[in-house]
This record gives sequence, structure tokens and C-alpha cells, in this order.
Amino acid sequence: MSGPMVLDETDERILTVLTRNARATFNEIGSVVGLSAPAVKRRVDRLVASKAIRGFTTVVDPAAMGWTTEAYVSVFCTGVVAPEVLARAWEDIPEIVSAATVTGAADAVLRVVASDVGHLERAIERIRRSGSVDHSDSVIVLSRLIERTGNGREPVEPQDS
Amino acid sequence: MSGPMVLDETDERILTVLTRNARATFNEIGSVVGLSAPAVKRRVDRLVASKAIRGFTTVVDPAAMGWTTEAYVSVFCTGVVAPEVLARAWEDIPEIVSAATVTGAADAVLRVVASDVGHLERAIERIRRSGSVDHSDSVIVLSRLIERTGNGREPVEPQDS
DNA sequence: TCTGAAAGATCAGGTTT
DNA sequence: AAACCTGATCTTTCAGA
Repeated sequence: MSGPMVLDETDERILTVLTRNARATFNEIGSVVGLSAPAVKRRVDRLVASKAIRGFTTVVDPAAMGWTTEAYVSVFCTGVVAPEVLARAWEDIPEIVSAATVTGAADAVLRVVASDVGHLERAIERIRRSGSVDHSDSVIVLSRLIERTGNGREPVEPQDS
Repeated sequence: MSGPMVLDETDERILTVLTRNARATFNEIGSVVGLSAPAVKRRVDRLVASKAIRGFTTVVDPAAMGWTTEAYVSVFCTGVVAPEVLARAWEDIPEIVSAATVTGAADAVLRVVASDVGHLERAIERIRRSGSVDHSDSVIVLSRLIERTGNGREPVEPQDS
């Protein structure tokens, strides 16, 4: 589909702008990075095609959606399990916001978001029922302190249009 | 600044569209939710003003940015520490992608992203130096299995325009 | 020097805001 | 009505034959 993923400095600056505001116009981006709008569009299209950009999304206040309960779940499996097997077992559980295999005693750490404690309990039960889980250990989130996008860059508060 | 945050079903459907693609036009959103473009714009503006929408952002492949090393860090503090104090102590450490106080033995769980193991080590040292941390326990991520936005809705792969 | 690929600028038309 | 998106076309640069 497309070649390797080589980002020059202009690409990174475009990503910085788009990370702060995914709805920035090509003109706005161009005036920051010093390019014309069509030139910016070509680069953005290329970043999308090369999968460097995974998508454009909106950060919604979880409280506004009624998703107020959250937990970190450490999962311990029986025997050796391939990461791909775990990914396939869990990808259909929408309450799982992130999952990763880790070093240490646990095999994987999941982050689970639910509407209330009952909902959370059902989600964790479903996780434990999924293949080769021996046991799990959950801690419930009390306060969210920091929540960023993962590039050291946060979305910026939208301005009035 | 603005009234309370009351979302009707149309608002939620607008948020669903914008979560899947933050660059959707008002027309596209309108054709999904059955509203005219100006009507959609008024609602989106209201959602932004009421802070139900925190921002629009772009999901970048971390590997493309060279941020390939990641860890979960459990932090144990001495004595009782207010969440706001922790938030203030850590907000200036950009490697921290998320942080939350939790139930259980640990006081907080952080997720830290860095460019390599050395960078990760320096970030963790900085965290441990920040006020009232007694000790910490880190596990390093081996494979990322799932990564979603946190509303049970993922951004969708952008289409060619 | 010539040629082709890559990257940017300008412009026009249809669309979105 | 004004701003924006986007395809078409033209220019520049640069590497390799």
C-alpha cells in the first residue's frame, strides 16, 4: 500500500498541530509550518496512508457520557499464552480501553471503563471467563489525575469558530 | 460560562460520529443524525462550550514518533496525600500519559511512555523524586494489545478523500 | 545536459461553514 | 457571503544516466 514511515521535521510539526486540534484547517496548519494548504493536505494524506496517523478523534468528558467507573485489572494466565491470542480474546469486550502484556508476575494489564460498579463487575467477569485466565487482580480508580493523548501533547481547548 | 451538561440522544449520536472521526463535516454528521448542518454546528458549539467535548485530537502511531517504550508504574506514598497534590506534582512530567489514584496497596497507578529504556528510567526517577513518594513498582509493556479512546468507541480508519 | 521523480505554489470549481 | 477543500496544472529542485 505504501512505503516505510519516514517522518521529516515538517511532518512532526503537522502532527503536533493536528494532535492539539484535529479539526484545524489545512490553511491553519500551513500557516504554522510554512506551507500552502494543498501541500499540507498532501502530507496529511500521506501520513494517513502510511498509518502514521491512526485516526482523528474527539475527547469527550467521561462524566458527560455517564462512564464514571474505572479499574486497572492485572491478569494472570495459566501456562504460556501468545499476545495475539489475548488480543483476539479481548477485542470484543468494549469496556476494555487498553490492554498490554507486561513484565513481572502478571501476564497483562487492562484498563476497564464502565458506567457503574455493577457494569464493571460484569465486564471483569467476562474477562476472567475468556480463555486461559487463571486469576485477576483489580484496583478501582478513585481520582483521575492526568489524561493525555500519548505523545506528550494534549488536545487544546477548542476556540469558538 | 454555560449551563449544566444535559445531553439528549441526538447529542450522544453526534459525539459518536465525532469520536469516530473528529474531522467529519457538519453535513456528514447531520446526514447521520438527521439534522441540517447549521443545526449540528449549533449543537457541537454547545457541547464544546459546556465542556462535554474536551478537544479534538489525532491518534498517532507511537512507533512513528519513536516512542516505543512504555511502563505501568505503581506508586506508594508516605502518609496521606491529597489527589490534587499528586496531580500538581506530576503534571509537568510529559512522559506521564495517564495517572490515577486507586484502591489497594498502591496509592496511584501511572502510565509512562518514553523513547527508550534510558529515557523511561529517567522519567521514573523524576517521578520518585517528586514529593512524598515512598517507593514504586514498575512493569514494562511487552506488547500493546488494545488501545481505544475510552468511550467504547474507537476512531475509524480515515478514508481517502 | 537531459530526464524523471518529488515537493511546493497557484488557481478554479464546488462544498462547507 | 466568506472560508474551505481539492483536483489540475505549472515551477523548482535534485539525482542519476
